[in-house]
Amino acid sequence: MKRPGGRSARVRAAVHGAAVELVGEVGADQVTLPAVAERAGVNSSTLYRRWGTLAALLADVAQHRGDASAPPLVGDLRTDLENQAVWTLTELSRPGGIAFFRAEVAPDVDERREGLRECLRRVSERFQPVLDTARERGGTPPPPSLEQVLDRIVAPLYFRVVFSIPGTDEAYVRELVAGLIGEPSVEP
Amino acid sequence: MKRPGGRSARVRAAVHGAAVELVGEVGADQVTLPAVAERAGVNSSTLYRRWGTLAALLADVAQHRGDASAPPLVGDLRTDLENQAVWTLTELSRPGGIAFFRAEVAPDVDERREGLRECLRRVSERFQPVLDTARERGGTPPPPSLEQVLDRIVAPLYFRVVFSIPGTDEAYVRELVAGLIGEPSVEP
DNA sequence: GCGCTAAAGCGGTGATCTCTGCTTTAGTGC
DNA sequence: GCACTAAAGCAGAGATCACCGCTTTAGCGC
Repeated sequence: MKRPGGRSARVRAAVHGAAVELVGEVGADQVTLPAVAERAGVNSSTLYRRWGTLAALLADVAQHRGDASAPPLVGDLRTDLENQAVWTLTELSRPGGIAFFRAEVAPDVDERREGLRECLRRVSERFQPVLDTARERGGTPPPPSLEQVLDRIVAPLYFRVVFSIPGTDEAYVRELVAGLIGEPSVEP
Repeated sequence: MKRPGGRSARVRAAVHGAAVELVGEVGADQVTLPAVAERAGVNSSTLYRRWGTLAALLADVAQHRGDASAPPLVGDLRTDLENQAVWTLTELSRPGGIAFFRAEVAPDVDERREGLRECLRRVSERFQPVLDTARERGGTPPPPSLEQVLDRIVAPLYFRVVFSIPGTDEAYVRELVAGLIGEPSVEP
């Protein structure tokens, strides 16, 4: 991208916004590049040249969604796990959240691994610092591994959001965390 | 379906086979009804009349995949959980397995709930009998709830297959089961 | 066998998507 | 400011898809 300023940035923002709107309104399956272009007030040839395919566009949007909105770390393992998990759940539950997840995960066969790695990497990067911080503090017992966090917290959240299982809320997130690192100790 | 015999059944089988092949070859996103029709040696108008949309066809295929191939119950909680989980993993890992899962889960907004319910129902029906049998036998401790099985076993499997996380194999399934109902007791 | 009709085949049509050469606009460096 | 050129707009061609009236085939009941 040799000229990222002014107009390109505006077009990019308009297209991203239009894509989010349309996916939320009619579903990712019904969205087409010309439709996004019209909504964004941009010529469709621009979309074909810059992104090429709908999958690439949605993956691009997904990668820049929710940037800089993640909650800060406070230094307590339980609190941080809960916060990050709740944020993950919130992002997934946003209109089109799952659609963008799918778009990023599923695109054309050749790029597929790339989108997968990227998506998993972003998830991991949200939880790894939490575990690192806890390990440095050296509390007992030692914090779980990243793999355990993915299996016990992230995977159930994704599964439950995908299948629209009721009761998947903040309280449930706390249950998942408690199931992994133990109930909060109410010391006498 | 008032006339399920001969020709209709042949067309159905040919179309299902062609759909599986194409999804495995080029991915569910690239498949179109005319393409399936050509591969199956069937006129495309037949597909439009019988299934209407690609999503409906793939969902139909997904529903009849792996029928009657599920492993039988032996009556032991651990063994049955492991067997069903391994079978689930195997089905998901088949070529296009995830694609069909996605097709069933993701179609048009209005029908989406239906596909979701159906998919979740089939998963549940595989594990519920295992838990029921164990509960009747009244072993100690009591078997986990279906919700726990979904969270602790099924969700991680789906998550790991979707993200192509290495090491997701039969041994790992046993670890998941052990993590849920405890390690196998090696009595003295 | 024989008729009945469900279901498949066969065009054809309009709509939409995808892509491309050329023109126009507007950032960027000097 | 001014020239340069990256990037967007425009318009149109070709391909494909989604769909539909009509014809033909072949299960199914008698």
